[in-house]
Amino acid sequence: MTDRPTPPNRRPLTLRDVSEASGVSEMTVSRVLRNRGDVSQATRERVLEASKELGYVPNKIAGALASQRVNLVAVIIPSLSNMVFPEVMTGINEVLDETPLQPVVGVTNYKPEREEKVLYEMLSWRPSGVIIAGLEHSDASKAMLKAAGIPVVEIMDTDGEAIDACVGISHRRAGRKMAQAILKAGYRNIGFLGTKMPLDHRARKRFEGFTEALAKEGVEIADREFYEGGSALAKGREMTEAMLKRTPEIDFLYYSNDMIGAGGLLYCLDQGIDVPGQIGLAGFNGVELLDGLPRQLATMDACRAEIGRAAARIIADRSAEDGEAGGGERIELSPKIAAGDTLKRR
Amino acid sequence: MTDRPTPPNRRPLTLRDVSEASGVSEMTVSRVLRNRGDVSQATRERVLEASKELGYVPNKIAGALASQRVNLVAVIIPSLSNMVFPEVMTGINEVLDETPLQPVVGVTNYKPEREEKVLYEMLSWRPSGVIIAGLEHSDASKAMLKAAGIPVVEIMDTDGEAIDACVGISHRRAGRKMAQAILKAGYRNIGFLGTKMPLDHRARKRFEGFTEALAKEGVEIADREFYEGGSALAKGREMTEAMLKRTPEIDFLYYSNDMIGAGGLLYCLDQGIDVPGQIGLAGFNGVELLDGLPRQLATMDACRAEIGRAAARIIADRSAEDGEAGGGERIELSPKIAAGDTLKRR
DNA sequence: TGCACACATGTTAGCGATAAAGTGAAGCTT
DNA sequence: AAGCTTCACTTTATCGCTAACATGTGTGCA
Repeated sequence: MTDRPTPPNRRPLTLRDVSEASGVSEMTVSRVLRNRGDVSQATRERVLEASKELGYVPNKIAGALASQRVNLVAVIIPSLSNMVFPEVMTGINEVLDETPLQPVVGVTNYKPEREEKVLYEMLSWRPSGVIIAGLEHSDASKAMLKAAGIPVVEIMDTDGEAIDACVGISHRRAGRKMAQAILKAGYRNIGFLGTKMPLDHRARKRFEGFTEALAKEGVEIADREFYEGGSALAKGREMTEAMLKRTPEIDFLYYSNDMIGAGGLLYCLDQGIDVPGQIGLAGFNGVELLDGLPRQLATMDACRAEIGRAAARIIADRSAEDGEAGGGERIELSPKIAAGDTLKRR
Repeated sequence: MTDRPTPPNRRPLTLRDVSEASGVSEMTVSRVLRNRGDVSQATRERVLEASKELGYVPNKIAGALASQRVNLVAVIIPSLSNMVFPEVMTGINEVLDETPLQPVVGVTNYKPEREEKVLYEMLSWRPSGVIIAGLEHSDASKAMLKAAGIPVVEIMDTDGEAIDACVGISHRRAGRKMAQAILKAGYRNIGFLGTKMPLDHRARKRFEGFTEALAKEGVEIADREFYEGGSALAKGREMTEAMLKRTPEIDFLYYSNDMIGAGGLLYCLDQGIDVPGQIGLAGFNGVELLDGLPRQLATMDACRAEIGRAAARIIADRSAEDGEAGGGERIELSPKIAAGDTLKRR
């Protein structure tokens, strides 16, 4: 009786402890704990009880090594703070909750070198799949993803070459669509406001699609402004003020995200500007926040939760399928414009 | 030459592959890759090159099992979508980035049974430490945490018994402080608006502290309203409208978070209510969003990033310290009121 | 009675890394 | 020149678990 089995026990518990406590082999304990193979009801109960009594928590590290199976899905996203990725995560969770898989999140802050590091770190845990935002990655990252030999789903964006599967929307098309809607409403002097971040490829693509569609109608961006850091809402205000002062003939403001769009809207309302009569406004994303604004900002839903769900489903299906399969799935969702109250020329 | 070493290789790479490719033992490769022990410059380079060439990614599962060391820190939080936890994460990352430790996030959605499951799952990976939100946990969760034999830091809240270390603010005191400030400003007909969630213990404690401090001055809450789900901004509007209609004599509204507070503020401004003359407003948290509002909402900073930093530092210190040590640290930060523009009786 | 056959359990051999101990050659010391 | 170190590796024995196979044991059927 060197040490009692219950609390003062310091050495971490192993299967052996449970097996000794319940008088069966380690293998049987393992079987019980994983609900696998034939075990009689009697021993099952005995083992379960012993296990609970001791407070045993299986060591997945050993389990994963032995079984060559890791029920983790690496999810690599640029940021948690802008509302869009938490919603993707919700979608992912929704689907994975019904599988043995578990998401593990890594955040890159839009920096390729961090992405590389995070990816390396995650792959070293040999996950069952990777869900990663964007189609743009460093060569090293791409090489790792290809070499990993596991399902890879690139999300959010479909404008480009995917490594394996891909789920998202075409941001270029989204930009075009918005441009068309704005032109159709009769606006002609259009300003663009967005993030400075050269590494936010999706914002860039939206901008490209936007200007392209305008150009097709012979319209050119009247002014543009980019910001970096700080409160997006406040920046939206400031930028809007600056732009309207600099280019008073502006009659429409297209924001690269809803948050700065909301700031702009608040500014316009403060100034007594007639929205959407004098100036129209539109953002991008369809964030929940907009519901509480004094006026509904025009925006475009990016299908975030659905992207998460679809991506998770691909991983789940592929890692369940016994007879291998899948690969190269490509799902392009179509975002819809919500015109709200700020995109209606009288 | 059954299979070429480069891309068409399907079997996952191991140390052995690298060791064969570079002509040294697996052990030496391991040393090189971990920068440990004596290795000559020449072999080091040879190994590194072979490793890169093959695209080898070490298997941490095997490494962790062999070394009994896992450089993961489990971070368990209720939600990602309310702005507060992402900021805590930022603080945690800031500190852990300079250590070999890596955070792994689990989300509980404020449900104790999910907390239990997530915790079990994470502990089964034998992390080096746990950072977990709140002091209220199921008995089973507490038992697991105690039995794990690793540093545990409970964050956000200091009103209660901690299992091990604890970093946060006293929400009860925060509620009291706000009540005192409101009374001092001369308001007497105070309404409270918050979440329905009975499991948000911190909101509850704030409420308790708040009413307690009011009671001490003989003041009672004039009205209260709770919500659930939906856009917080929109809910703030609706609830404010409802309350002001129901209890017109209200002269102050205390919101349990800034988001609904912002909704209330927008509503009041829409209605042409004199803020803070006729009605004063205050929220809680100090979210960045507030900077862009037409008027600065009074609030109280919850020290979120600092909490994250302090918690991470405790874990980092303890898992670095060679001669063991630490345990039971307790850090109570003091939130400060930011009066903004909505808590000034003329 | 004997044999196949499902059930309930036990045994053996790794999984891919690392800790710890071992080895041989060169360099110093006195 | 024997003895002690140091250096630069290699060898061996796990880590805690699971896959795969081996072993009993009672049943049903011919």
